[in-house]
Order: sequence, then C-alpha cells, then structure tokens
Amino acid sequence: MSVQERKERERAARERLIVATARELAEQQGWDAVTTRLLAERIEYSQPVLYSHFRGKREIIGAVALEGAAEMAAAVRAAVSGANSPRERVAALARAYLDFAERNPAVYDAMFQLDGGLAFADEDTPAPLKDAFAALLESLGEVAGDGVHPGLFTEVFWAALHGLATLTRAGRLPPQDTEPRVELLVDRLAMV
Amino acid sequence: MSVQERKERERAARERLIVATARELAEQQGWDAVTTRLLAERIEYSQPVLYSHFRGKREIIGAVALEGAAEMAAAVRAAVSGANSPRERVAALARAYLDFAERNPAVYDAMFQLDGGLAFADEDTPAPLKDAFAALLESLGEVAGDGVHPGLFTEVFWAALHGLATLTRAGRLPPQDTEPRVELLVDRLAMV
DNA sequence: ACTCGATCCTAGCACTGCTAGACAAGCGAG
DNA sequence: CTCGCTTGTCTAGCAGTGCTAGGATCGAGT
Repeated sequence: MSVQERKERERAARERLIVATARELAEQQGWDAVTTRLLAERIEYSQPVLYSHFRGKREIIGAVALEGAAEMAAAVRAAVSGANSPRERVAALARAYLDFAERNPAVYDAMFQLDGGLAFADEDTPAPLKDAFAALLESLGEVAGDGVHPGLFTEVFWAALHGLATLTRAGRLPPQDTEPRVELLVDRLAMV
Repeated sequence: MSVQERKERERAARERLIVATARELAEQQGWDAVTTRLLAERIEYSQPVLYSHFRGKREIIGAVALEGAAEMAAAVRAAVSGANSPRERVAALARAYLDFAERNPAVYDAMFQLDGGLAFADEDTPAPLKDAFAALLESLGEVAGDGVHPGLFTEVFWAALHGLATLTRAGRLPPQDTEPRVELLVDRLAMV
C-alpha cells in the first residue's frame, strides 16, 4: 500500500499548491486574474486537474478562505495575548483584525466578499470559521457588559470591524483616519 | 430644433428604461443574471444600444447605485423626521438603513459591493452619494459626543450598519436578532 | 512482458462583455 | 416630392470565461 500512500501524499501536496498559487495570484493581481487557465498554467498542469481537486472555482476560493480564517484567528489571538487590560485586549484585537484585512485583501475578500460556497452561522460551518469567531468571542465576551449576550455583542463588534475594513479598502472611507475610528469604536462599544 | 429635442427626450427615456430594467432584473434574479444580452432583450433593443448610453456594464451598475443612493437618502430622512428625541432619531435611522438594504439587496450591492466605477470620499464623488452621506450626518452628527468629529462618528456608525447589512444578507449573521443588534449599537455608540 | 485501470491532456461547448462594419431610417436641401 | 447624407441600429464576430467529454498515456500488479 506504500505506492498508494505516496500518491495520496503527492495529491495532497498538489492541492496545497493549487490553493497557495490561487492565493498568491489573487493577492498580486486580484481575484479577477485568477482564471482557471492561468491558475493551471502556474501550477504546471492542465485545467481539468483543478476540477479533480475542487468542484469549481468557488471551492478554490473557499479553500483560500478557510486558510485565511485560521490565520486570522491566530493573528487575533497573538495580538490579544500581548495585552493585559480588557481595554487593551479589545483595542489590540480590533487593530489586528483590520491589519489582517489590509495586508491580505484577497484572502479577506475570499472570506467575506466572494462566494466561496461556505456555510456560515450554521451547524455545518467549517471548523476554521467557527474558530475564528471563537477567537473574537474570547476577548470580546468579557466586555459585552451586563445583560448583553456575549455572542450578540461579538456579532455587532465584528460587523463594525467588517464595515470599516470593507469600506476602507473599497475607497468608501479615507484610509488615514483608521486609528481614531478604532479608538472611538473601542471606547464606545466595549464596557471596561 | 424641435426634432432634436424630441430625440433627446426619447433617448433619455430609453436610458431610464435601461437602468430600471437592470435594477428589476438584478432584484429578481441577482446581478449575475444581468447580462448585456438579456438586458438588451428585455428593453427590446440590441446589445450595442446599451453601449451608446453607457461605457459598459460597470456604468449601468453605477447608474443603479446612484438611483439607490437618492432613494436611501430619502428613506433615511423620512424615517428620521417622524422621531423627536435624538435617541429615537438615531434608532429610526439605523432601522431605515438596514430595512433599505434588506428590501433592495441588488441596489445595495450596486452601491457598496460591486464595482460601479464611482468615486467615493473624493471631490468628484457624484452628488447623490454625497447627499446620502449627508443624510446620515444630519442625524448622527448631533449624537457624536463631545470632542468627537461628527464626520468621523458618522463614518464609524455607518461602517457598523454596513457591516450588519452585508454580513446578515450574506448569511454570515443569523437574521433573527437584527433588532437587538440595532438596540445595542444605538445605545452604545450614540451619546444622547 | 503484458494488461488494464488510474491519470492527465487536448479540444471544445456555452456563455460572458464588448465592438466593427453593414445596413436602414429619417432628416434637411433642392 | 425626391434625393443625398447623417444618424441610429442591428448582425456577426472576437477574445476571454468556467467547465467537461473523450481519447491518449503512463505505470502498477500479475
């Protein structure tokens, strides 16, 4: 069975290569440039190979989104761990979130803007997505305030961050005032 | 010159027909279904006619977005006018905003999600967009709180609403808890 | 060494946004 | 009333998209 195991390993490696290449291409030239043809050429295989790994382009986007969710969760947790007061934890979380969105715009798009065919806020939501939300909940739950459901508070805070991230990146908000916006958001929403 | 005037009138009418049909089609079947072919068929002209009115599909989306911005501004102002306390004004504004996004998802997408080729937060931003932001500013500026720039406060509040609207509609947030989310947002952010 | 199944690629389909060039309709001039 | 000409419209087609059927090829197990 060693042969089969090797093939499966190689296959898994190729799948990772597809996802990594798609992500790289999207970050460099935007998701519009991630055509199945160009992606196939970059991984040095023909188009149909992509479809032996994924149902279609949507699933490739979804795979990038899952990868991004795991990274974002880690980034948020790392940022939070360096702060000691609840106020600083929330501020660090907000900055880490917006920073991630700014540095990985294509991944952020894959997660929230594009259709990756992923289920959200559901029982069959993929684990990385649930965990990313959990990472937010861990720090935000403690500042929800009396009588406010931590989950609900996290949703609202997250929505505010998401709004700032998308509107800024789409040119709807001038980018220079990000820091005061974060300050305002944290000061008002979090009960410290 | 009467002949030319008539022609210009007819041409303007056809342009309105294009925008209205695109919007209708998008609301019914989503923007993916708004292909230039189908749109042309619906208005009972051939494809190139579309390109004699707009540079391309982007500009058609942009036209829908401008129409939507005007309507949203009106909806917000109408909702606000019925409330007397600042607290109620802000709450009414928030509900009107989210209500508009929910009832006109395709228009909302044209405004904020899709690329309509419009300039934002810029000097050559089209008037309807500036006015829509002004409509928000009128009611939100008064509850910004001491020492907080009204424009900055409006941006943050708007971003929060935008986040709630998009995440809810994309299935990222369960739709039933919209009202408590609005309550939380208004209670915390607005200084009344 | 050979068979046969897994794996991959070539070629192509239906569709997209967009455009060149042929064609017809309707205007103003004689 | 007729004739040229501008203006407007349509047919046909291009290049590119996601996706797939079917044949070629390669390699593992007998």
